[in-house]
Amino acid sequence: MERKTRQRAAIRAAFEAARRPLSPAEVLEIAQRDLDRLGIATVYRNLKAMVEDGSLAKVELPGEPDRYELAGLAHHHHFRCRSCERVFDVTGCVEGLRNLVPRRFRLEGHELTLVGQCGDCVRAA
Amino acid sequence: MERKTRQRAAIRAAFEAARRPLSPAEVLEIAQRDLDRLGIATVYRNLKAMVEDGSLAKVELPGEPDRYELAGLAHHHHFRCRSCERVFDVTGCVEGLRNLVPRRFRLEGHELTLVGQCGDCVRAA
DNA sequence: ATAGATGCAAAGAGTTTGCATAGGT
DNA sequence: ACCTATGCAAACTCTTTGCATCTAT
Repeated sequence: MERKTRQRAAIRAAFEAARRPLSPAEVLEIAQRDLDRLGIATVYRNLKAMVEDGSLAKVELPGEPDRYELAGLAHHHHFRCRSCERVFDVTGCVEGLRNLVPRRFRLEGHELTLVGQCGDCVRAA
Repeated sequence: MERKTRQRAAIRAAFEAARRPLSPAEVLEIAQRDLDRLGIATVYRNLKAMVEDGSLAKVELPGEPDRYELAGLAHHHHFRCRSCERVFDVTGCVEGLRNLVPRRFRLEGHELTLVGQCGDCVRAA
């Protein structure tokens, strides 16, 4: 992906406007508001290329389709609200990870998802 | 699923032999060693029924297809090998979870997935 | 004998790929 | 003008569903 295309600009703009992790379908929907001829294959190709060139990060949540967010954030995890299904970034990390790893296994990374209710939904309940 | 069929017995036996979370395709492969006429649709139907009756638990990992394991295990997490794609249970948990939660959010649960290489793949490398 | 479970194939949903062509350089 | 990136449609993968048949009770 060497050229600056309007498709790619619309995809990047979608993330800047949303400020939260987006699925490919959400990216298509948002970017099509500006570029109605945009095809889903182009979205997939650009998401893949943007992850490879480091401008996007893939957000994988248990039991959910992959989402993507703008890269450059510090190490963080995610909190998924069971009520509104929104996903939030949480900063910081936990301790004791290495103690969990079986002998001879090599730990290279980890993913943590917190689940519960976000502030808005706690207040509404 | 009220009847005792040989298909269902073979599926249950696959989990008892594997002792780790299995994907539908893995279940099919293992159970077909005993029952070669077993179809993938039957595997899916039985997995779904066994989750509903409480004999299996669904294991959802970030970016991975759903896997299943025998129910009734104590609180635990999972380790996914990047080389062979197998998933293993790890016992124990981490500390500091509550510190990550934003103010006013309510933490109800969490899912942790470790990623790396399993003992077999470390040795093979 | 009855009705639930199975096997196969087709249908869906989500993602990737082939190919002719628009469009960025 | 060149050649990359796009749009469309077909191909793929994973999962579910329809239906005739098998089989546990």
